[in-house]
Amino acid sequence: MNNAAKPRILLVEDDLTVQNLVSTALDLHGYVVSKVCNGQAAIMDAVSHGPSLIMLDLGLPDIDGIEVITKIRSWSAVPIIVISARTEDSDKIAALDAGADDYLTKPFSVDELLARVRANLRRSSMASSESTEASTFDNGPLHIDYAAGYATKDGRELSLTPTEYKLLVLLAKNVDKVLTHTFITHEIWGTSWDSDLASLRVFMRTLRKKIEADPSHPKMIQTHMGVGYRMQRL
Amino acid sequence: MNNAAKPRILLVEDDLTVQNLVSTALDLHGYVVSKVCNGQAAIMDAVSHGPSLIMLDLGLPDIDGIEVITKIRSWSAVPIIVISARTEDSDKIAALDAGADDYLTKPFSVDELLARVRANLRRSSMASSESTEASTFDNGPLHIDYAAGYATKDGRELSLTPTEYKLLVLLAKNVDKVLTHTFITHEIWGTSWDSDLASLRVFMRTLRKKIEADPSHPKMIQTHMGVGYRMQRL
DNA sequence: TCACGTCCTTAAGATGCCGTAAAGATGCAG
DNA sequence: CTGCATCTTTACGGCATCTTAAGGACGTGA
Repeated sequence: MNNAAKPRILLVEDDLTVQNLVSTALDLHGYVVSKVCNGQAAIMDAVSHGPSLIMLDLGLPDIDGIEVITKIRSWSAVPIIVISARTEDSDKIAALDAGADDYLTKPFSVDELLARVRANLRRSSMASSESTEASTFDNGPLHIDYAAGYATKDGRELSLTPTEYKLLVLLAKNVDKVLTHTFITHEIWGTSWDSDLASLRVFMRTLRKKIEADPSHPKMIQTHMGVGYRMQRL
Repeated sequence: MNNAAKPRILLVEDDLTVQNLVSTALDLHGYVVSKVCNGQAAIMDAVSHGPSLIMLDLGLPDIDGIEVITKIRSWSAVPIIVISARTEDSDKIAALDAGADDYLTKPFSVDELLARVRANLRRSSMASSESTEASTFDNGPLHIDYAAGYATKDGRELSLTPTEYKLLVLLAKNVDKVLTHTFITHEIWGTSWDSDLASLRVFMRTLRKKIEADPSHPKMIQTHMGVGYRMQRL
């Protein structure tokens, strides 16, 4: 929508200290910030202003944060970064599965926050401009030709098994986004049960061996402990 | 067709909320929009108005969406973008195999929709302006003369059976693209069922014997396990 | 330090797909 | 009707892929 000059960011946070801290930081870096304190106001603002990105605290006084995500996702693909004071993995995972793009756990550094905002804005602008015709994908030495149905690294064709290719495409189509284990297994196997996680790890291993420069220290596919994986733009 | 000033878009959608949302967005961006709610009306409109692009919801009250695609494709090459609430691969594949050009899953962002519309209109205008396809094809020692209807290897004519020739042409017209088993069998036999895959393998064998330097280690036609085949540019 | 959970890595067994040959079916020309 | 070319079907060995299991590395909290 309004990708013009300054991106508008909707900040949903009931803790006023954090709200001021974050909004100041965003403001200083040239973003326009709307601040709201609860879920209802968040949804209202998202509808009326169509922000370029949403930062959402899960612990809201009125509605459960997950529900806010679900509502917004039903009509919009705007990037949502979740902030959570809770350290339990289950919250993050639920949020990501509901459609969140990224998450931050309190306390977090302002630098990290800004980096994630940049990454998510970049990804969403990519997605809306290339979108379809992006029948190809590039990231560092990696190149995927979706239409042709294969991938290359440094120009040489990779011999990927069907599952490896599916997995790679899934990660590529969600660059810079954390994908949960269950999301990935659902996408690849349809119905997933626990033991697919073991398989997923093995496929991760073989895929990394084929696309990473140093498979023991992966840069392209990063693992998020207890949560899932994420392809990083190089 | 009428590629003049404003492209005409036919919107087939029974959910009035979505219909209004989409048609408003398209209208704002300078497209002329026809709205219909069912498959019968869609086909009628496509016949009488000859739209530049069709947006088709798969879940229609009267006819199955796939059937609408097949009907329209029988006489027109107009770009068709499918909209569906279903996320399963099988639906996408069925729609695309039937002749759809692109696929959107609900919920989708308006920006993405517009991007896809632009991309497909551009592509179709490209296709209609180029129009003149090359009447010959060369790849390494292989040479095909489409107009004359025969192929040569190292200058000597190959004696190919009708089916072998069809198969070769199909692969040649999609060089560097992976063609799925079902796509190939559809193209060659029209309607395909399971056992055609066995035949396909046999034809692959005989074709390779005739065009490959070393049929046991094929270079020109590569197999993608569990997916299909692909002709590689040498 | 120890126990615990998560992830990585490897290897072996099970499964399913592919290539291949050969026999049967079909269609057509003489 | 017979012979030939083409296509289809079947069967099986070999191999790519997937799954499963087990051991080790690493970090975290008691």
